[in-house]
Amino acid sequence: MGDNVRYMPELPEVETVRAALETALVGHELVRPRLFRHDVLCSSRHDEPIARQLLSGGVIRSVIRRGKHLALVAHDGRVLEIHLGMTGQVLLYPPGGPIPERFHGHVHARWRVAPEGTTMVFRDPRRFGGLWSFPDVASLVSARWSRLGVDALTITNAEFLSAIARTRSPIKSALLNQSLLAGVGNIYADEALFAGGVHPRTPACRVDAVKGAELAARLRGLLADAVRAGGTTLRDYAAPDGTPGEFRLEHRVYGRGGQSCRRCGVTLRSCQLAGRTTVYCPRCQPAVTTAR
DNA sequence: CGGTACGCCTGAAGGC
DNA sequence: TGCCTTCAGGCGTACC
Repeated sequence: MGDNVRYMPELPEVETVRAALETALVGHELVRPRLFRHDVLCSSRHDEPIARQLLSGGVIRSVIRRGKHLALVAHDGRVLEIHLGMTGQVLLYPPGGPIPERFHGHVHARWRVAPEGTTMVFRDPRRFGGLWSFPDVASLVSARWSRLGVDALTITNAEFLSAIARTRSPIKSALLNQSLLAGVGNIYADEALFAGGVHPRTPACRVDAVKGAELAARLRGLLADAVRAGGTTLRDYAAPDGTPGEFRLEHRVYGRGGQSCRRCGVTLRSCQLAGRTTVYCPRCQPAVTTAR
């Protein structure tokens, strides 16, 4: 079957993971952490025992997110940041439950959740993700999150407009720039630009207030829709016995270069921008003309 | 300084 | 049918 989950954690997936971890972990204790690949723990706290860095004995107070960054906060202040990169997963298995075979490989860290004995696993085949340990939230923010812009899911029109006004780079590059706004990856960048009718190469600062507000609204809408539908990947470990029940939001442009536009029928164009494959509709997203 | 290019890494997919 | 190449991309760093 072709139901192998093409896992691509963008903001909606990370938010879905955050919500699931919040439900499973808040008020519960992480015990018996094990690290199978040491280079996955990226923090430079060589003075701290690895078990402590992995929140051993910590009762989870909250699970927070900014953009695509996730963090577990323990009652004693310790923080474990998780970044999923592009193939990272945090999986939860009920005690005694079988682990689906396709999740066996590339497990880099594992915890037990007390008292019920749920197993939590961090796996990441391509290892673009990682774990970072901090003594408190302030350290996390100063070391890692202070460089992130406003979260894209809740960014206001005004915040969005001021973010894109700060750069003359192509609007697509601006959307992908995590320090301007946090959480947008290649998929939602292309989808939002299509929805907003904005050509990806438009200089960001030249997107006017009306178009910019429209783009911001479309982006928030797409992300929110995906969060609502986000059970997608979670469903896999909620029902490990099979039933992939994969629900994928239909992409308008992403991965559809050379195919016809779902809105106007014209052939979608594909190009490289900011090192990323970029797909857009030349008719629905007209290039800005410098004329006049 | 602000932009773009590249490398890290592995699995899927396509060509011959 | 099988091997080999290419591609995917978040993000740090290197470079212009």
